[in-house]
Amino acid sequence: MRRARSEDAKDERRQLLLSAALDEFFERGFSAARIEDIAQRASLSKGTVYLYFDSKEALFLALIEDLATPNIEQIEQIAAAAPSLREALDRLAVFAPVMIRTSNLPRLMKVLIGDSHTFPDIIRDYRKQKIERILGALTAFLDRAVDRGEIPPQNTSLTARLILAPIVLSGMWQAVFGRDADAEIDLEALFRLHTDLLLKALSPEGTKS
Amino acid sequence: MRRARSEDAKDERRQLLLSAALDEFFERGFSAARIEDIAQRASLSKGTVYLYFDSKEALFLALIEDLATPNIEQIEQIAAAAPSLREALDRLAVFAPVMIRTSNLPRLMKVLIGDSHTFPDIIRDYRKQKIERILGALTAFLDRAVDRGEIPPQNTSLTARLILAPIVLSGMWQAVFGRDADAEIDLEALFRLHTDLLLKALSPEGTKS
Amino acid sequence: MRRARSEDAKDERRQLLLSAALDEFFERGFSAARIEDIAQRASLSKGTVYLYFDSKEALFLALIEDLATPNIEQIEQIAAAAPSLREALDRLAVFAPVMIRTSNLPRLMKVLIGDSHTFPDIIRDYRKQKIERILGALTAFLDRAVDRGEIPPQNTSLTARLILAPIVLSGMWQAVFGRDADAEIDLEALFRLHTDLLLKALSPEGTKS
Amino acid sequence: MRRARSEDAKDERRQLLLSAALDEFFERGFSAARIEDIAQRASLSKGTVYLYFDSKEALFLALIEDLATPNIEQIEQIAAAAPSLREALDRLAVFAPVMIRTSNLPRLMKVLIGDSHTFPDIIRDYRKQKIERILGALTAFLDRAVDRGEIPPQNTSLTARLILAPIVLSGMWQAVFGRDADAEIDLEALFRLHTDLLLKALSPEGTKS
DNA sequence: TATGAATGAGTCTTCATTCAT
DNA sequence: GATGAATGAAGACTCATTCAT
Repeated sequence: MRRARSEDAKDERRQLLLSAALDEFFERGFSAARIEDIAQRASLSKGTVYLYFDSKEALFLALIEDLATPNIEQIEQIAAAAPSLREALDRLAVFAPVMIRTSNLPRLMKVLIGDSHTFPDIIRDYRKQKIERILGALTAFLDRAVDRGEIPPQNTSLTARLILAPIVLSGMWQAVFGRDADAEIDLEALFRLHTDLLLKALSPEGTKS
Repeated sequence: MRRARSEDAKDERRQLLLSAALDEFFERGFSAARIEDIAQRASLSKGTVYLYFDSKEALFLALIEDLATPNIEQIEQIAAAAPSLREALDRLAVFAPVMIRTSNLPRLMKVLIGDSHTFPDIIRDYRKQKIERILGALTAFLDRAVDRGEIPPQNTSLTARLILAPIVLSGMWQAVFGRDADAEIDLEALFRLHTDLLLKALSPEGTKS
Repeated sequence: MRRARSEDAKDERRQLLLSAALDEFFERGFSAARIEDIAQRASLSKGTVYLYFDSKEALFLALIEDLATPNIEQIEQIAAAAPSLREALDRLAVFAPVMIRTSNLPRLMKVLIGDSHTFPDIIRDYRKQKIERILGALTAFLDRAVDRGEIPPQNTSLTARLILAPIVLSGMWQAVFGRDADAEIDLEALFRLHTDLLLKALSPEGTKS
Repeated sequence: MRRARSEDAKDERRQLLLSAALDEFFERGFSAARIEDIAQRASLSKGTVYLYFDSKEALFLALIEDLATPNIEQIEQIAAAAPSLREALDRLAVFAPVMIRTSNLPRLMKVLIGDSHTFPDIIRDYRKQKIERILGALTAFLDRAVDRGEIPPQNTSLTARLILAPIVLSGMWQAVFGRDADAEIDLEALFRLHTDLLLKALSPEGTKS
């Protein structure tokens, strides 16, 4: 492999390794993944991995750090920017299938769950700084919707969980069963239905019945 | 440890090992779990494990087999036996928190997800024979509710997924974050809300709006 | 290799490993010695070493501990028990060649010197608890000889060093050049001469000239 | 580091590397010393080392070669040039502390001992060409003293060893324990005493008693 | 010439599995 | 049947050496 002398080339190689690492950690879990396989997947040799990361664990942690942020911010945006609940849910229904099918988030989730007990601190941090933040953003949005009279008063924090559950679980489903063709779900239809049901359930009239 | 001569004593020891195995596989994953630790947890010696199971993998497979069936049948019962949707959802809302907090199912799920790529066949079988069966039972129940005019026609298969998503995800949450006191969820309230929202969303009147 | 089930058999095997370890550490130094070679020398397998010692370093430290004490006490005895300087030196002249040729002390010394900077604490402890003790015993003996009027007053601490120097250095010589036949020294003659010269140098008459 | 084009600049860099190599080999031994650390100590990069030396082993051998000669010749001079035994021993008593404290010889000795079995040929050569030469020079000097009637007839070859033993051993002591402040020896006093005792022991009158 | 990225052979250590006791 | 000592395959990590820049 040609040598990476410039900082840019090194950054690129670092990303290459992180990508290879996600593949291996996703497929085998932290413990069973082999550094040599990660290296090979990046067309590098074992030793080279250690030029970029101090240890297998450091590589894992860098991977979590690297992947955690971007997707999560997108989700937060939707909650922050949407003018109405209907609008927010519509955007979510459009965005979720894309994220599930094309982003690394489902695979990252699978890795985090599988190795949650090996890295308890990481997992706790991840929950607090990423998951709770998203839940919080959605809860705040629902609170505003209540204030606006768009939806009746309720435990918005739990409602937020119910809104996100099918999205997260579909991500997990994709990560775990994605390889089985017969396990495919029509995600667009699923989230359209989810949105429909939620709008009915949350609309003020719906409450009366 | 005294010898287990009778069949009963042997079965008991087998169960002891399976229980210890779940603990270790749950906490470390298949690859990182050590046979010696499993043995120790069962107050047995390393060698004894091999009197009951051919290999670490055989122990893992036996564990999945052993744990998979009971809980799932309970869920199936609810779907089969409930006279009305309201009744079914109410029962689910009562049953789910108990299952999440006291059964082994959440821990089994965590193990299955974490090692899903190490045992792809097991995972596929599990999905087909357990998960799809539950989804199928709930879908059939919903189909009957449509026929009865209790709910409007819809893609019941997707509705079934939406109904189960918060339950399954709460199980995962418990398995992954259960050790963190500050991650606790009021499951009773969550599922009561879930049931409420679903009834509103699925009621025929709700559909008109 | 047959299994060591009893405590005695395990102790024996431990000693076997320590002996093999001395051979390897002596011939290669701590860093270059290979655990597998030590195991092989003891007719055991690599993994077995780790049943008896936690790590290569633990094996090294156990070796030092194990070998340090016995020889040193013998030397101390001579200094403590001899009735006169002549007697003490005579005994030393007889004992030294035996110790140099048959004990492990020269090889231990070579190992300690070679790895002194890898284990600075061990080496400092060894000096304080073993070497300084011997020097102290000999110094005390010389002090008593001064009191008795057997030798003139002098810096007995330095005299002790001068008495021991040829013995220690001959041990080193044996450890380093022992394999070369043409490097052999007539140790008996050397120490007889050493004794003679010392007696002349230290006798009260000798002082007058 | 700027390029060394001239022969002088290259020699200087070579010396810089040899000096850095002694530091590292002294502190870690051949096997544990790292080329990169040697390079860093010389403010050069790893690759540059290989412009000056073919391999780690070649660097080690060059170091031995480079350091061995100078000190040894000085010692030889003393033996060759002194007019009387008293004079020779006096000069030795003055020279030895300086050599021990300021020259590289003690550190070289430590390195040679520590890695003696890794480079048996080097060590044998060193003994034959350096050590035996010094011993030979001192023996020859003593033989001349016998001829002159300055000292009585004796096994001068062994006497030479006894004369040098405290010097060599003090060198070793310095190399091994030099870092411990509480291990310091008053070398001047030690060698003055050594000289005194030797003169008494070797004087013709002393022999009569 | 000088650099340091890349390589892969080598070594410690772990642990599933076997089997003598 | 139960034990735990023994084994050796496997994997993380290091570092001498090479070589593209």
